[in-house]
Amino acid sequence: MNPELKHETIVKDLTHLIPQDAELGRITAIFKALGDPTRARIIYALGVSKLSVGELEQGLGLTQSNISHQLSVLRQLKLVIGTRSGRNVHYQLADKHIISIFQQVAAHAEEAEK
Amino acid sequence: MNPELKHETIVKDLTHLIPQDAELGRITAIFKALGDPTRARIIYALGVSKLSVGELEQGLGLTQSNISHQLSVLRQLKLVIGTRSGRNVHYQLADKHIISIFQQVAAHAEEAEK
DNA sequence: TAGACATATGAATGACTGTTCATGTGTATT
DNA sequence: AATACACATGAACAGTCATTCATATGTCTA
Repeated sequence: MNPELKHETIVKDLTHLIPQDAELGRITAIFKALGDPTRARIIYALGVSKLSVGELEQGLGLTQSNISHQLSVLRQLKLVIGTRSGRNVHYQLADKHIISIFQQVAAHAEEAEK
Repeated sequence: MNPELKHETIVKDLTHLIPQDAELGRITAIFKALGDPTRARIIYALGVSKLSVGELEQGLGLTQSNISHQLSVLRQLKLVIGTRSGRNVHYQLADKHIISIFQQVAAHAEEAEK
């Protein structure tokens, strides 16, 4: 089989070889959510411990409204889960996976920094 | 040791338990870059094969200018590497790691979709 | 039930970003 | 050397988004 021809075929069929709009949209939405420093800090914080909104507010030095808004984004993407306990809502990461994603990206960032 | 007290300590020291601005900025910049559908498609395409700008243009159905701009972003973050060969510049992923990051995020997206 | 506390939501706005159009730079061909 | 080809870059515009301010919802206590 001719490798030149094969490569040409790849180029022509590229759109069929990569995720379609729907799936791509879900994936990029997650990346976009993690691409904001405020939301990333919330994720890191929840990676350390389950925390209430008030604790995040105090611990990260952000306004309550801001934190609630960002938590809303993270909730919709099912990156975090909030469970109410009395007046408080305790948030936790939806999945341990999330931390390892950050670790991989952090590793790449370190590598790229050299 | 009192767990209540320990948790309180965590909240107080939260900023020391998570990445500082500089590192956080590098990490979120990568997430942000991958959070755009156009750039994500380019990454996926380069995950299939090393490709020139013209091939990306043809294969993905985007304008040359747009692709060059997005490649510029990905280059600065060292996510892709371009090597000139005559008039063409062939791009490839800087690191196989990148694909596995996408796989993990895709896995989470699938999981969250149920 | 009234008031306080904890969190969520809506609207508004200033800043940022993706895309396009125009042009510039580098390389091969004739 | 002149032209054509491949890619990069700059400016500008439209759309998006993070944050703030104001207000609403839910829950406990007195």
